[in-house]
Amino acid sequence: MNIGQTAKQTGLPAKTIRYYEEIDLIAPHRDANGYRAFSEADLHKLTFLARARALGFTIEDCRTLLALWEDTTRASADVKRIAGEHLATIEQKLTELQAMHATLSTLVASCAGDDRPECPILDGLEPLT
Amino acid sequence: MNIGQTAKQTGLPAKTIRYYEEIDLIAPHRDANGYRAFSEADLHKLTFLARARALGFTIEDCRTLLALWEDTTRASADVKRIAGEHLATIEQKLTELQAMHATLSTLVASCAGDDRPECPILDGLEPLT
DNA sequence: CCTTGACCTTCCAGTAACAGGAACCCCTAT
DNA sequence: ATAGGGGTTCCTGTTACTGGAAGGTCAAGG
Repeated sequence: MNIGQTAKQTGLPAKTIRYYEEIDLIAPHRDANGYRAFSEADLHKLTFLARARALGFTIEDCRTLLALWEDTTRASADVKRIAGEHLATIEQKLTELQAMHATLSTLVASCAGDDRPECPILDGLEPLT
Repeated sequence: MNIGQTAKQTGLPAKTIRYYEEIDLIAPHRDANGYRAFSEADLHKLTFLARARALGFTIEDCRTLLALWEDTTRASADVKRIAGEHLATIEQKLTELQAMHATLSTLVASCAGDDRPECPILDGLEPLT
């Protein structure tokens, strides 16, 4: 299967698939004309990668997860550790974003948003002398 | 004031301050020896920038906000629009992160995390045939 | 006077994960 | 023969810095 069709099936842009090959996440065969030829296994991997990336795992996490996925003798603890660390990262980002949201939404709500210059948003960014 | 002291006062790394000068967010004077000399106004701006960045505004947003901040004839609507758009971005990221968190925490909770290979996390990333 | 150490300077490279675009090849249909 | 819609590689740019090398400056101590 060519890259265009593979992109459709996996939902990944062709550019991304080429990039994944470049960084050795996948290694599709080549046809005589130089076109990439994706196997079922390649599709499988790409779909796996697409899901892991959608869950926010880094590429390096994905590399490790992919290796564990293919190693049927893995210990689930290894997978759980990676996922757990990522979960902690997500939780931290959530906390930060929620704090930003609280502050910013208060500021935005308090701003008239008209043609006058008075602006509580800028005031909120102003150094408290 | 030299850059080291300025860094302490603003909480920004010296590297970051140099970078802000490079992209023309600030323009401190130079002493005869070539050292940057930060004025009170520079400190003010840097603190403003630090707060805006902490709220997640992009550098380009900061550039605009800084210009509005210094323009006493601004319309608060201009500020509110930028902040509102950023708020929407934050809300979208929050939604995405919450979805990731829900999925991933379920998967992590269901994984034994021992030395056996069975792993619901990997299963969850597996393409549904 | 010399050295040591803490500053400061510029410049170059690298980060994460691609996206955009140029220049060019391949295949099929008209 | 040509037009189009694939495909290929290679190079650059993105965001907001961070790390490090090579070297200038300054105050204090021996």
